[in-house]
Amino acid sequence: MNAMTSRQKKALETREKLLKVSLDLFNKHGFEHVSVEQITKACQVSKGTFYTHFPSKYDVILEKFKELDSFYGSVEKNIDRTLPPSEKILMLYQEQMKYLTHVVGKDLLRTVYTAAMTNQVEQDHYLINPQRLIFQMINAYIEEGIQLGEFRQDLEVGQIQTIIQRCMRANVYDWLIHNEDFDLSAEMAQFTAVVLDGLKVKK
Amino acid sequence: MNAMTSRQKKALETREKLLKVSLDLFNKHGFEHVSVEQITKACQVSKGTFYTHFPSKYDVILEKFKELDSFYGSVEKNIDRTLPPSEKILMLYQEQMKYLTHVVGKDLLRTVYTAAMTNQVEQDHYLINPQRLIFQMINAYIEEGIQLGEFRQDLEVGQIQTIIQRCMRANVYDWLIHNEDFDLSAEMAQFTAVVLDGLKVKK
DNA sequence: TCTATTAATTGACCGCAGTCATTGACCTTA
DNA sequence: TAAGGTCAATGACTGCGGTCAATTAATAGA
Repeated sequence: MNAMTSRQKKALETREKLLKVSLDLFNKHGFEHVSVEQITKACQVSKGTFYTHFPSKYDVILEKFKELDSFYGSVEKNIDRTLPPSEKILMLYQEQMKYLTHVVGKDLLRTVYTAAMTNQVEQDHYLINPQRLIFQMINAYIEEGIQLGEFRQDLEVGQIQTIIQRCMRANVYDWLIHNEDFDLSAEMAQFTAVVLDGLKVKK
Repeated sequence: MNAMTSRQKKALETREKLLKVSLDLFNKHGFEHVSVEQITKACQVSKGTFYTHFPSKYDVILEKFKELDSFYGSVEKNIDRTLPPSEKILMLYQEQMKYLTHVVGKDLLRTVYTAAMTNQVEQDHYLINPQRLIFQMINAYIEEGIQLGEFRQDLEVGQIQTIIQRCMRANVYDWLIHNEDFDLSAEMAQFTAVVLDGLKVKK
């Protein structure tokens, strides 16, 4: 079943070493300033080996970025169930922005946002893959919001979700193109508050 | 005054030829599939010459993109002055999106949005340069909207402007990362309507 | 145990963006 | 008009991401 031949074990070790060393070097010197040869030299393997384990230099990043989704699960538990859905969404984004700022970092996120535009072969990018946990969570909050009469009923759940997620990306993108003085969490809070306001039922 | 030595004239001719041929080739084969050597061969100059006239392959695109600003001026004249400011903003964006979709195109715009993230040397990217005409225009509409009591007064003009422009970029970015079935004008209209709603005074 | 198959690994190689020391035509000025 | 300076133009060169035919070693089957 889970039996692994020694060959597979070796291969997995190589892969994991490449992954770890890559991310370390990216963190230390920045994605653009680390070459694949540097990585493979540090791992004492050949350049070609890197490409048997990863389709491209960028895909190493994506692996890290995908961890974000397991992070969402842990956030959800800490959100007070009695809050109005719009507040829950705000809180979820607050945590996400902290994670992006402090764990993922501008440099790596930039490569993800760049690749989303560039690597358009066949399918859409992971960034907008509806399978992602974050999409399910936001969806649930929106449905709750509609049922409780907090959100407008003239828009589909899917439409509202698209708007909210697009706002999130908007703030991240603007964070990435501004050089300094841009507090992602703060900007996100203000921005999202306004948009959620536009989505709420008029009092 | 405007006198040009024959040398300068020659240089300008070279530059203009490079510009035109570049854009033609980009249009025909896509930015990524055109090499600088192809361009310079078609112009019968050396590779180095390209780089005396443009800092990078990408900067050719930026030149084209900047024409967008002169386009705004012509749009403004066609907007009914008696419309509420929020409608004016909507109309301005409608025209802009048409221009981006049909004149600039996805491929070239993608390079602009990519470069905005990558080429962060010294200063912020042209995309968010407050000198741009579009910023002045939006600002004027917002001020008008505040004075007429259409927009909230608890936010600064600058804050509102940031939000609105960020929404615009959000839609463009999402257009760029979606493969198909994305009508930029339509998406922008729906999205902006919701956000403007959040910016309006509660009735 | 010997052989055929499979799969990880290798590194020379390609194409391309961008660099830079050198050249020489043109321009200035004395 | 001759000397010195300027600057557009050149193309060989560098560095990097990515490819691929060949190599090597583990594994499955006889």
